[in-house]
Amino acid sequence: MIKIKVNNFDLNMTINSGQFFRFSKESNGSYNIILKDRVVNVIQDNNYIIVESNNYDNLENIIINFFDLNTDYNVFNKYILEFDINLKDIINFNNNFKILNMEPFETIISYIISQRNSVNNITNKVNKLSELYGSKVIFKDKEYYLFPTLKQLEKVSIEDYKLIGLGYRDKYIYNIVKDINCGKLNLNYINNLNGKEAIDYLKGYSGIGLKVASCILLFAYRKYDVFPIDTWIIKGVNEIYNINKVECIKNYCENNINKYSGILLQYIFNYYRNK
DNA sequence: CTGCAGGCCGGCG
DNA sequence: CGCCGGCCTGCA
Repeated sequence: MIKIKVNNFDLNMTINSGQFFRFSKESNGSYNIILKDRVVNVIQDNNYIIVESNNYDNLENIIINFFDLNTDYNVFNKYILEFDINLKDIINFNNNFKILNMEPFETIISYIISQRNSVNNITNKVNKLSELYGSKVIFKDKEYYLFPTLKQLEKVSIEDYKLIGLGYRDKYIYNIVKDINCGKLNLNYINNLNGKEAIDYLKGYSGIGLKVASCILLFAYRKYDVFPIDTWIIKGVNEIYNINKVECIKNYCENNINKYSGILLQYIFNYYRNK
């Protein structure tokens, strides 16, 4: 096992914030988390997290990157408070929260599945997809399945997806896998785009709308100026600013909170979802 | 049995 | 452009 010192980090809150679907909680309070190429078990002990894995190669860096532990969130918090001091309670509530750094391909497929779906159902479908097409990993005598790679999904047909019960989303996933494979959709290219450009780029693909594109960019590309707007956000922003239309929230964020609007909206999401 | 869940597409005005 | 009906599936 390895031990990593952490500051302003709450494992429990961060992993349960609804960004990520591939984890389970153990009876001792630790989490089994399925990352791109390995399974890890993480438990927090005050200012430390203790990590075990089936693969210790570069593990510390992978964990630091996944939990975004090297990013100074005080910069964001200060910026947001300068914008509006009334957000103090929400900032304090989220003081130990991080935005995860997820795998782009997994995030794209998972969030396409997420549309008009419940969290439980999303988790089940993503797990089933992984069991059918992902690589098996043994960790502490238990079997886990990694999220499938692009190559592993290459030959999967729409009919195959139907067996998982993905509903009308099956054709979206089929086409996106095909587009990435043939180079029409370039996942690395997104790094060169700013938030707005990246949203337009992703929205060009069937099955990715504003909400899904925003989640992909915030959770897998660190584009902090994009902001997923869902029912919790609408409720929260309505209570704070008395704005209740998606388009108005979008304009407000773009014109006011600007470069860290994604962070603030995620804070608002947590605050109202946990209240 | 209905209603709905962390939206998106496509057709229409 | 904005608006709105329809949509797969699982579960309460």
